[in-house]
Amino acid sequence: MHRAIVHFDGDSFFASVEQVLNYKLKGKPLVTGAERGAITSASIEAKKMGVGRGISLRDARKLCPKLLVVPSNYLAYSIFARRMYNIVREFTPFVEEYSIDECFADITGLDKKYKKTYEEVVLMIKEKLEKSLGVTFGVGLGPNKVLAKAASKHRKPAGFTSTFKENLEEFLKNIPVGKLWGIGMKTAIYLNKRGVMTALDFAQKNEGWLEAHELAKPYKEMWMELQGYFVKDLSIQHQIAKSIIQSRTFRPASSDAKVLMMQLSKNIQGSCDHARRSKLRAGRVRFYLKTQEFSYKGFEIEMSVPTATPMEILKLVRENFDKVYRHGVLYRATGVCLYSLVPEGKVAVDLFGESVKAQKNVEIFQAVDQISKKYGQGTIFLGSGMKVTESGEKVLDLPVVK
DNA sequence: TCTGGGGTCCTAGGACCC
DNA sequence: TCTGGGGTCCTAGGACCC
Repeated sequence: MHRAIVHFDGDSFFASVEQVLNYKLKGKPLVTGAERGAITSASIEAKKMGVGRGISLRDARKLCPKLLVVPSNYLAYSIFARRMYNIVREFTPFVEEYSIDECFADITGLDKKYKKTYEEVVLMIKEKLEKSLGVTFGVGLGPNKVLAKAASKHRKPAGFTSTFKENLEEFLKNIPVGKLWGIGMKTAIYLNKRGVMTALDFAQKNEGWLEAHELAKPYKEMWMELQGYFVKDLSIQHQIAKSIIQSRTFRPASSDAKVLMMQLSKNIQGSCDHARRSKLRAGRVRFYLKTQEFSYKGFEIEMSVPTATPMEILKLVRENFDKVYRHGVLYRATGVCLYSLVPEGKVAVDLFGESVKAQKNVEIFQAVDQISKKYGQGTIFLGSGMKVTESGEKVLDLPVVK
């Protein structure tokens, strides 16, 4: 028996949530992203006028002089996302929280339970979502995630496509291979060069062709699913984060080791803040520099005891900085990634007192977190987060508040 | 597209071992 | 040691996603 997998995709999700929360925005061309000066989401009305992600705010205003621009409110969007997952979970426990505006659900067997067709079941869930949230959804139904996801894009906004009912060849023929979930620009170019232009072209290749072209596992899985097999499982259990990253681009680009260390120090603080808020400790830390040419060079450090305290990490990053830094190379960004994350209660005690030392630092940073809570984040900085002026004086490098 | 930020997954190839 | 072959483990980085 085949499976029935659904993909729900909120239409213009961020902008739609803004319109639900503020009736004055309803029906108007609107974009979010004011805080960074770029569009993160455009309302359906704005999209109709050609405004969307990837165009500048200036061009957007030219296209649409009445455009409203609001800052992003991720807390609100994540609350709506949670409501979305929970509504779908009223119908099935098998829900994958794929992203802030999307989820997959396995509804296999619900046709019998409700004595309806799968299409009717999906429309019932869709209606409940739209009524409860005030946001419309593009919805796709199919035998697996790849086809369900392709289907949800098919009739946006507010549309529903069931690949069980479509002429599959016709459906796949109209999807450029690069638009498939999991095929990015590199692979699209690679495939196009070999005459594979559409999803159908790809689906119709045989296994020998895939092997001859050394396509890796994810592409093979996608190829299987285009033919209707169920390969990619839903990940339904709410898993803890595998990594916490903080990276920041700075202008102008710099090759000054001091500037880079200062940026890394901020990345360390930010990622550690995040980890402590999530009650996680990192067993490994990687730091990296990103060059002007968009290549990365990083170094990984294993912690003797999992930690989320910036001082320990900063020390290790400093010690290993020269392993990645090349004199005279221009860098545009730095980043720090914490992984091998473990819940804070589960940090093993070692024999040499490292845990005891680490615990002291934890206490210090708990105090810091308290102060941050009370007086706002960034009240306390590590000394290395300060800027060294030309005269050698240390000053706080505060974020610019507009 | 002159390119932000936070994530996941996969794999080539080096390190290490017998 | 100048010299095989094979297996496993791991990490740095690539590709992709929203």
